[in-house]
Amino acid sequence: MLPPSTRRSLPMALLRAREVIMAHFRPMLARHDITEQQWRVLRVLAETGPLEATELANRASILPPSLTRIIKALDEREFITRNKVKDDGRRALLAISPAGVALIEELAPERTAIYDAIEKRYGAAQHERLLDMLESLIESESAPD
Amino acid sequence: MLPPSTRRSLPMALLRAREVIMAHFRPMLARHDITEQQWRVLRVLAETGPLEATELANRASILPPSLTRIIKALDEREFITRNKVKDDGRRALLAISPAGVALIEELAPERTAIYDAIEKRYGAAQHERLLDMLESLIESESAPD
DNA sequence: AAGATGTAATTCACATGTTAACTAAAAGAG
DNA sequence: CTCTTTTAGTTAACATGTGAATTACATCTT
Repeated sequence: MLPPSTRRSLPMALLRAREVIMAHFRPMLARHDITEQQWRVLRVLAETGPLEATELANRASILPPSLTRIIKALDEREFITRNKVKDDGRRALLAISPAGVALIEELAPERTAIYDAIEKRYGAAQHERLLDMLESLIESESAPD
Repeated sequence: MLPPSTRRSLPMALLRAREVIMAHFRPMLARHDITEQQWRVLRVLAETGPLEATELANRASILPPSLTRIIKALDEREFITRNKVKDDGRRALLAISPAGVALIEELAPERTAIYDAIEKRYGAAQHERLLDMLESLIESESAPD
């Protein structure tokens, strides 16, 4: 097997694909002075409810050092709250605040419209298939060995 | 259309997929004290021949400010050379050096083995289909309206 | 209870991502 | 030929990615 050229390698294709998709969302995020990762953290908390940092990091695919900084920023802007867990001084429960929920809800319509436009251009069926294939790839590669 | 949950959104799936793939390559890159992006730049130069910075940035999917820093690092380690373009004082031709070629060639076998293992787990046909679908997505979304 | 081990989170150091501003050089308009 | 505009590349400022070291706390062991 020849090594793939940079024109057809999986990591490059995944990177570029993510770039063209995120390009549609960046103007919206910039208007609200929030980063892509901060937005991801808020959405996970809004969907899932209060979480501890480790679980939040996993669900948002953010590394612990980054999450520490993001949590600090979101806390200072009062988009989230932190409550220490009783019986374990290390952990804290992170929850989205009403202001955070308001932000998510304010962005929701535009977010939906952007996804709809993508589905329209790419095809809803294709979109579903691509998600399935990506999940399958993640599954096949994240299992040990 | 409901907005996708974080568990099934295209940007998250692309991010996670890229993570699980790159996890296989990071130990190799770390052993040779080279970053993922530096490696990408070297591969593009090795495959394509000398390029100017803008073209190189496009092909490697790296933004100009990052490329400036990466080029500086690769130049200091003498993995690449820079030659000013005659008749245009702004541009410079960037080329991989013999040491750079040697590095790429040293990594090639392991790189191939890693890709083979991925194809074996995920399926070669699936792999090809996924690449096709990603290219199609990139095409459909990068065209201006 | 004291020490060893393990775990959650943070901090550190450095590289890259991202946007905006800036510099230098080239190309175009008058 | 001078002024304006465009283009290539860099610099600046701040946020995140990444791996290693560190801190604070829990748990285990004896």
